Amino acid sequence: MSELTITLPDGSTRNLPEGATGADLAADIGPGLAKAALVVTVDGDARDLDRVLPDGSTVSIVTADSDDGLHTIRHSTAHVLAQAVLDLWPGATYAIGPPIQDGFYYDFELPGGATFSNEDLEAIEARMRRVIDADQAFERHEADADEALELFSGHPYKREIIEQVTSGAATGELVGEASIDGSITYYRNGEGFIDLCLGPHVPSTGRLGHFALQNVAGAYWRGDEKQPMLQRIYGTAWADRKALKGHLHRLVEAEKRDHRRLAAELDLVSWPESLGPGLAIWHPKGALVRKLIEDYSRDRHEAGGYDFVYSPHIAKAVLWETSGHLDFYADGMFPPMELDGATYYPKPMNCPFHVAIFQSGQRSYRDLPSRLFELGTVYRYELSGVIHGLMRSRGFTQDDSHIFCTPEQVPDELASLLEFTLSVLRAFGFDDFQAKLSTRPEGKAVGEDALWEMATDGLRSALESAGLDYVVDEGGGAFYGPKIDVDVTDAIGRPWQLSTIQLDFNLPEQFGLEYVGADGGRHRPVMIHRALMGSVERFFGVLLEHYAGAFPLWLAPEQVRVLPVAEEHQAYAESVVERLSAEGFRAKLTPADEPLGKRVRAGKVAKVPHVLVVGGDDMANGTVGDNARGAEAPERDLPVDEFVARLAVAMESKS
RNA sequence: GCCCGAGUAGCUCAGUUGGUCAGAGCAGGCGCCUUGUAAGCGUCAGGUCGUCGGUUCGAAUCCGACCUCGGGCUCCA
Repeated sequence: MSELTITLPDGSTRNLPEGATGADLAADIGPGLAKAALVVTVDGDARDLDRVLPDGSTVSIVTADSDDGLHTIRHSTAHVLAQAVLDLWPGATYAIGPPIQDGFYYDFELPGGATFSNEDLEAIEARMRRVIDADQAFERHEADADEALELFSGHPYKREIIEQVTSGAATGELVGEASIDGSITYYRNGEGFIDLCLGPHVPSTGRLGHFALQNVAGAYWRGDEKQPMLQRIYGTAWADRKALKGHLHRLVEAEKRDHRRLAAELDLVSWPESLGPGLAIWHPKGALVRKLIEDYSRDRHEAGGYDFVYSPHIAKAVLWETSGHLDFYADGMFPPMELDGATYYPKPMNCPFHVAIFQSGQRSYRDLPSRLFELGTVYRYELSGVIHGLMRSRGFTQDDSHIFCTPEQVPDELASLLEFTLSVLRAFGFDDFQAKLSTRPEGKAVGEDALWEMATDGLRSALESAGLDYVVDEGGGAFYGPKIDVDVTDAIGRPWQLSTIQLDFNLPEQFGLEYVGADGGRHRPVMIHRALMGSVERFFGVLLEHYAGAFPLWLAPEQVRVLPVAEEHQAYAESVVERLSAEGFRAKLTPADEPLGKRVRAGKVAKVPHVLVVGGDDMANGTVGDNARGAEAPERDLPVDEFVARLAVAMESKS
């Protein structure tokens, strides 16, 4: 009997009888692995465990410990979801159901345009559990296009996928739905459930079970708003009960950090209905934190060679015609208003104003680079369904700058700009960055090829010299120039896109910008749009969630709260507050007309960094008792001088 | 904008099948208590039950429209 030679990921080899499968290989390695195996990768391609291994291949056993394994569990769970829905709703049809971050979804269309309710989710979940308990095997089958169209005759979305795939026209998420090597693959399990699918799947439904259905949503077929709206069910699935519980717990924790909740609890910001959707008002404490953020931003920009400018909130249509906004951005703008026979628009961006400032006089190469900076409030007509607290609103303030420079200055300018960006973000407690470089799009783009190349190289070398991880989005740039976007990762691992650095070869053309070069001739400057926080409001929201409302000392609206133990300690407490205020700290006193425990609790709930308790001992010795936020127990008998010195250190380090 | 869901006091929520269902806790005001570390006691005040319309003898409760919010989709040159 001939043998197969299989190479394992560690480089060792194993011999197995011809016809051996991935499951056989796992069993040959050990019973534990055989039990844990979900799929295998053969020369890097994921396959079902029961498929025969080719001789000479490199095979790796995939278990739930790996991303591939979890991906498979989620994908297979999505199949079971579809099976349950098709069982429960005769006449329902299904579209696609891929694994996603932490889970999966599946899109359906119910007969008569019916929709799912939350109660339905419970019934579906129960049905899914029955399928899982039945431990049905996932069987892989192949068919040619005609057979496949016949098999899925009652399912138009599946047929559309088959037609797309067999014609080679499949794109994006459809590619993963079926084989494109000339045949269609599908999976069968249970009595008659089949689903078009490239696979692989776990061996049987019994390997699943640690899942939860989460919510129902509408989703356009193929993500196109002109296509029918399907009913999407989202779920999460994990390798074991503990991982599922952990995930559900993280969701609860993330909800506790929700900036809208914290904004209300900490009395920072609110959104009264009377203002309109996407429009916030800033209460004193929120405004104080915002001011500290803005002050820091201004200080850094001042030190960084920026010139401060201001511009109005509205301007005549002609400005937006010249800039091109009315051509390509009109849908995102607030509607115009007529005044004295002219048409005015609220500004969706600051750039045309900064261009106008550049144009206000003749510029020489000696004036460049010119870095104009403004905390500019813009108004955008965001669709009602996308508005989300401070994260996506209709009025927000960009920490916006437009840098006008010569083409030759671009590389150096970009390098220092990226350093500057990261340095500012680090000051706010972010140290995990991920960047994206977007290059020239296919088709129409403005600007010379050489300019694109130089600018893109400049962005790339800036990323590399900053030592930043980045991905390249080929062709992802705007028509007017390449860009870098910088994401930060927050305290619970979520990415937020904050900074953007964009080259613009278009606006200088549109406005006919010029500077006089050393040669006495007129030249066109290059423009760089950049924002570090992006939107101050959104940045505040991200910080609020990042810190879970517990702002570091330098940003805390109330830094110290002083509590006299009893009324007789009031005067001493006042003297401590006065001392702290004189040192430049934000300190307040809560008098002894409530029990101490209640006042301590109130201070902790308000997330004040230091709650000081002062009583008779302290009065005699010039000390305080410090309840530092996050500390297990109070620190008694701390001399005021020592406390002040510690605060100063923490302020300096922004910790 | 589209799909689904939700709106009861400043906040968190309870209100059975339409009929003492306008309630609780916290927060707030006042009084008592004078407190050494995460909720002292009492008392008062508050709401057009998102808005408008409809069904009904009677609507927080049922129906419709709208508004706002939430989860998604689309969008974010």
